Amino acid sequence: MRQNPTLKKIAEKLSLSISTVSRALKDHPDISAETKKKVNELAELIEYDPNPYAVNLRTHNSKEFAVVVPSLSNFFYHSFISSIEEDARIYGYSIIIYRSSNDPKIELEILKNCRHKRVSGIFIAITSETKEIEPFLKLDTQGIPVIFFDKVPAYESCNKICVNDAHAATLAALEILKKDVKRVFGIFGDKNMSITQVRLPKFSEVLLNANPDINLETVHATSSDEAECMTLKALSNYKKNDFVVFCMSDETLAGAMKAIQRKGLKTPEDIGIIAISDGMIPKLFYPEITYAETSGFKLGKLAFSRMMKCIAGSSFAQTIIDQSILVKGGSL
Amino acid sequence: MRQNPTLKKIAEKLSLSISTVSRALKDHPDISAETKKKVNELAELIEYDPNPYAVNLRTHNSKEFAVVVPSLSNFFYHSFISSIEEDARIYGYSIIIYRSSNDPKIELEILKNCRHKRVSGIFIAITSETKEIEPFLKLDTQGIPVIFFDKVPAYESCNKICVNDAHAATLAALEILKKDVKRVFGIFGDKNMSITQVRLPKFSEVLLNANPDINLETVHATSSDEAECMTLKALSNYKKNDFVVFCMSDETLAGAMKAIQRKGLKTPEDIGIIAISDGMIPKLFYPEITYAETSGFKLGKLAFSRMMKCIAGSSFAQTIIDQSILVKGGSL
DNA sequence: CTGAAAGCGCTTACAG
DNA sequence: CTGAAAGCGCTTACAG
Repeated sequence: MRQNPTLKKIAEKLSLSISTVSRALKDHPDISAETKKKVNELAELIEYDPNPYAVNLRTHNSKEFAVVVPSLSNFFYHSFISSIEEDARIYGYSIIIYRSSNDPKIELEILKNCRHKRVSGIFIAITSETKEIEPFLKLDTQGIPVIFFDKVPAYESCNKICVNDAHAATLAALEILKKDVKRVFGIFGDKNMSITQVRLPKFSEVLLNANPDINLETVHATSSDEAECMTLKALSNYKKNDFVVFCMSDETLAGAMKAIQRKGLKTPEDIGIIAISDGMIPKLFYPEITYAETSGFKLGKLAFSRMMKCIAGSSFAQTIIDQSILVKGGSL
Repeated sequence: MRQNPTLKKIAEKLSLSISTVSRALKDHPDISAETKKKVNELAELIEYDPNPYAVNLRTHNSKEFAVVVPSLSNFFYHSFISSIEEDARIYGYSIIIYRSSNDPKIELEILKNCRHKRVSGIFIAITSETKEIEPFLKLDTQGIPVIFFDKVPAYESCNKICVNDAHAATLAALEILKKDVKRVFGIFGDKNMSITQVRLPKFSEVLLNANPDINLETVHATSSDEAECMTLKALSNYKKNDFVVFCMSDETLAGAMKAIQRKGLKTPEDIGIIAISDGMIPKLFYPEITYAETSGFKLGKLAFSRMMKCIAGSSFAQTIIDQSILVKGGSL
């Protein structure tokens, strides 16, 4: 393994001290223009780059951000990661990916790992089972900013970036109300998930307050397959054009669409459908599915910019809510 | 920022030397059982964990793998990353994600970054424009194993893990031949992509060798939207049940399905469709789309195990080909 | 069985 | 404007 160029090597070749070379490279005002030029030229030539481990040992700045998510097979998190990666490149940070598998024990281990690696900051969507948030707060006090996103804890005083679940649910409900609909079938995710706990009551509230006569049936599905089964069951007493399906997530949407296709129904003629989604799955169908957007990409941008402020020393905690927008397809 | 526990702290509390503590912690045979016990207990108590930067500075082992892909909005790469992440956890490695945006310049920069970070190894799917592979080989000689996957260079002597494109194309062609079909519309990706250059000729060869009377039309689409347009055009002189669409990728499949839905056609009654895919998109439709599987997950497992062998000292290069299997849906 | 010492490659107060 | 020196936290030959 060829040795990488070091400060020492440059210093020797130029008959300077290591300190001077180090300073020249960081454009320290003490160093003469001439020396700087010499040093930089040689550094360029031999492709010098500081050993990040040595730098970190001194400065405690790893230039690495961790992104922790419950699952990697999720379109929303992908856009988030993609978005963060984009910004990180620009600022010279790397992104380390961790998956908690929705297991608080693994999550805790990951946190420990992040601490030992002295990452510069953590972006995390917590598991639906996470109860204790002390470990997260502890990291914050140790100088590792923690930005919660999407799945965030209830605790007030921490940095949270979330989609406006209530707003998204409201947009979807209002869109449904524009149609003359008697029956709404709402498919929601796991009861334990914080997003379910916001989206379900808000959706019901908006819908039923505006029109108490609507026959609203809600179910909880923990997988696409389950959502498909439940939709099929609901469709057993189907009446043409009298029925709207609402899906609170891509996962439930995938299941519902499978059931609708299985029954040979067409949207929007035979049945209406609307979802809350990041947008990938809605665009696979024709007509495209109308959805209230929760954009992982936008959330990533917001989270990253909040992170940079924390790194720069902003100490107060802040909750940032990304408003949702309605993207019209032709499915309703 | 609270100070992390160090060897020094343990040594002081126990009135031992740092060397002894270090050895005790790694179960060195020289150290007495009694001392080991004392040290380990205290280490446990104060949650000692070695500073990875200090360790790396000495040992040059970062325990980090880099994964470099052209794009992060790609289901295949997600499964690959997910698969690698799973194994990495077990072995105590972290995964750093890089996206080249299919730009060889960015790719080169990433490579440089990996070298400076002294990552333990690199998994990379190169860009379709990558011409020079010397930089990759150089890393290998510097002791950083490089495992190419999916998009691999033509150069012989390097570690490559790929799906068997020829095999997948063959499986799809054979499946089409089972039906009595006159007309096949094949949608392929960018001409520059290595996978296109294998899948297209093989598919044509198998199909036409078996049945020269088949009217095979092939097109290249660089996006879903383009694939949709091209499919719509092909469908303009559509005759019921006389037509099979073959899509070489998820991207083209998404476009083709959009066109088929737009025309109000049903699979397989009105039109047959078959693809090469990782499996996510085919399963969104009913009937599910028949596809020759190229599994990012399986590829990840193979790549990781090859990586561990390289780390362990295996120096010869090896090309591993993952065979494809046909997953039957009902779309053909 | 244990310890003193050198060194990994850098940064930065201190001195001149 | 430049340099000698200490130190970040660890590992490991060397000595006893």
